[in-house]
Amino acid sequence: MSGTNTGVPSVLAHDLPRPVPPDELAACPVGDVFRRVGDKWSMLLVILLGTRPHRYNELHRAVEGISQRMLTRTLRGLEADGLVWREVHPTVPPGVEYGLTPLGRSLLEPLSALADWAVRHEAELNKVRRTAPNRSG
Amino acid sequence: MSGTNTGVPSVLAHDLPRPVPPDELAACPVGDVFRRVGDKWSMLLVILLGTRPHRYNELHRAVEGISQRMLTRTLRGLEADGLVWREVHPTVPPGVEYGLTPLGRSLLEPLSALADWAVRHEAELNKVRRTAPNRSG
DNA sequence: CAGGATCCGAGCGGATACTG
DNA sequence: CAGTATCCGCTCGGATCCTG
Repeated sequence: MSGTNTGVPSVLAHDLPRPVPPDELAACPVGDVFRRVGDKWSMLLVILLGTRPHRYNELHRAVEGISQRMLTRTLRGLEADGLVWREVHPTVPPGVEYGLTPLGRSLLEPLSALADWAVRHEAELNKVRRTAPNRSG
Repeated sequence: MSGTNTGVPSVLAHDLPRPVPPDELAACPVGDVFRRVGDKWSMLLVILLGTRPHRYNELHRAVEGISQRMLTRTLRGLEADGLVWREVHPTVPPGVEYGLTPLGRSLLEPLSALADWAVRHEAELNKVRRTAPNRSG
């Protein structure tokens, strides 16, 4: 997709003749978006909600490792970004459903590319991790 | 790319007949990879290094906003993951170059998809942000 | 030039207890 | 069931000073 020009100034000209404008890169919204969906749980929830709408506790069980606090916070954040919708059914006991908005579903595609990369190179990453001396400063 | 099966169990079966195994999702390495390259600067550096190798201060100026500490730490992390190589030229004053490994360059592709999405939907995200009442708990 | 060392505030994120 | 409220440790990440 690096070859398809959409009219928007592409941030990734690595295989294009253009020698890249660094200012354009530094000011690009890539960082912002990553700060929003790049946290510990957001993309996991987006991926999970991408399969079908889920109830609150359904998500809680599915991710299993996330705390109630973080699940709520993350869902609220995704909702505020317009990536996730929230529907309350006024029943007893109450039922709340979460799902992806069209915007969220559009995010699912590039996210899937990254997820696929992660799965494919998982072993490779872990191997290098152990090999390299971890002298973190 | 959601339709292409690579032999690896796909985490994203949202448009596939398979109703998704949630255990597989929770245990998938997507979260791990995001924890590694999903921080504030990693993907920005990967994108920047994807254009051509850079010197240390060159990166420092290009990103401009990153501190020395974080630049070094992030580069070390990417190096430990095998995404970035580091080459020291024993000159005076010393010159250190950073660049993408083949693994890092392979990451550039899915990253570009996400970056493109970010650029395309930047306005949309910001609009929703202001519209929605921010009741974060 | 390319970092290392140290200090520090801010926020993430988990645990627990409580509620409509 | 679907949250809210509070406490708390931990890490992220910036600022500053120092070095080979």
